[in-house]
Amino acid sequence: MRVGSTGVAAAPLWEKHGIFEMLDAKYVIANIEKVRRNCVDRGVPADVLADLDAFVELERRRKDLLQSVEETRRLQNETAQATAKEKDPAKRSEFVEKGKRLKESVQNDEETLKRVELEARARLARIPNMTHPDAPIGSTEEDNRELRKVGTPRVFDFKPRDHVELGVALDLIDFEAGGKVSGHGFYFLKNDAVLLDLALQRYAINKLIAAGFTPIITPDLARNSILEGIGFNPRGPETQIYSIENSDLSLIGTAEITLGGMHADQILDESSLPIKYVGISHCFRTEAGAAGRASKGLYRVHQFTKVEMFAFTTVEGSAAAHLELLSLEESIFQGLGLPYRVLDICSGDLGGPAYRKFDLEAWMPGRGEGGEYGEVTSTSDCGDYQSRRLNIRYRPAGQKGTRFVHTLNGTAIALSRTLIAVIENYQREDGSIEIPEVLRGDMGCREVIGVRS
RNA sequence: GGAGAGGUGGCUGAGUGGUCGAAAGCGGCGGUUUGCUAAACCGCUAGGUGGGUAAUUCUGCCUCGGGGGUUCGAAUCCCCCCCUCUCCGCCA
Repeated sequence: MRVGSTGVAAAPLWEKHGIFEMLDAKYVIANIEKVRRNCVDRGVPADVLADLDAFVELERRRKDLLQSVEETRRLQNETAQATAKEKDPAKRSEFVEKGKRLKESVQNDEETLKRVELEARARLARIPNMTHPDAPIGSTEEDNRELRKVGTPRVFDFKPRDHVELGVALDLIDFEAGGKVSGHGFYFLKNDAVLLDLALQRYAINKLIAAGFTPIITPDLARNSILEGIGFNPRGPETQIYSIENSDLSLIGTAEITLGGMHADQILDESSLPIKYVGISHCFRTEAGAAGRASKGLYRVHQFTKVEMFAFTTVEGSAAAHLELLSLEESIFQGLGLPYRVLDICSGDLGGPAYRKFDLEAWMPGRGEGGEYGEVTSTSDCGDYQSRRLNIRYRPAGQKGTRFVHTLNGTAIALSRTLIAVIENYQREDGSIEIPEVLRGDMGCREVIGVRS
């Protein structure tokens, strides 16, 4: 099916890949070549690719070992039970001796099994999700497919300023103080920027509550095990995550982490699905390796506030939910009157957990020479990749057993970047900023953020 | 931060070394009875993972907050961690 401007044909995972097997060890082994090709498409590090064959071999060994260990355990159980029933002391001590011998005989195998298991799992955990068949294959930004443009970038009859210039002039943003107090990449919002920030949050939240989402304010810190389950690497040289010294906590990079973690280790009722949350949190990113790249202003910062959507769905429900998240994002930016384009993100840019990802890029007049689109939202269908790691299942009605839920996330409003778009698109020649109509109610019914004297 | 008490199946809750993956109750599902509903009665009712079978089914292993240990044998004893509750202190 083709992607068109009227919508996206998102074939459900279970039709393409066979139901729960995706990135289950069994799936990987049965489809090793497919997985290998996908890893190449996704541009995984060379060692992950090289480890695929090692993984298959480890799994084979694990199975052999497991079988023999289980057989010995069976004998041990049998012996222990026989001991319990035996009243004659002499016979009883015979059983005890037998039990001792069995116990010693498996020790080696059990240790080896544990080691093999850990090695296999470590390799499996680094394999990225499979990729939606309609997602473009490629590795650079140019390989992302533009699905549509909505709204027309405004033509200015004066030279538009960027948000840094505007924000400083109106005393809305203080980068200097941010640098002094917290370092480069931090900032203070002041005056009407604070109200604008809050108004944008209210705007997004209201809209999503109306769409059936449950509002949540999440913790800004999470356990590393939750980070890992969602697919983030809390430690390591290229990590984007700040970790808290002497603890297993990290500052979250997005509420996706905490919202997704909320139902870890649970079996949900099918009737409760889809669960749709809209969460507010602060987001912290080290931006390691991003030095010098679009580092000016609010675009790439170490801390920002984000209103985030998160959904838990049935296997069959995720494709439609993904489109719903995308359409809500679009509706939010249409409501703000901001021109944007929609991108179908290419395989190499999907990261680990996403099966498919759409980005919204809003028009930012102050960006580059004469304006550019800049990423403001992103929505991912992660299939069962996260739920498998976090152990989130549901019980399908009328069937026995459980299945992994599907998880999806999407930005409603990332405050820093949306502020850029609002400030730059709504600027007037005198340096004042018109307030988007939908925000005026929360801004004292004013129409303009004025020039300060 | 200090002191204490706990974490058992969908829920309540028994179980302090062996026929316990686990009493009982509630809830849920199925059935009998009934003009209908209710009541009563009977039965079923944790998850994961592996093996045999065409299949109803049969069967192994793991799991009583998590991890480690003692033991022939652990829900039960020991150690570490997490979480919850009560009291004290501190605090927005």
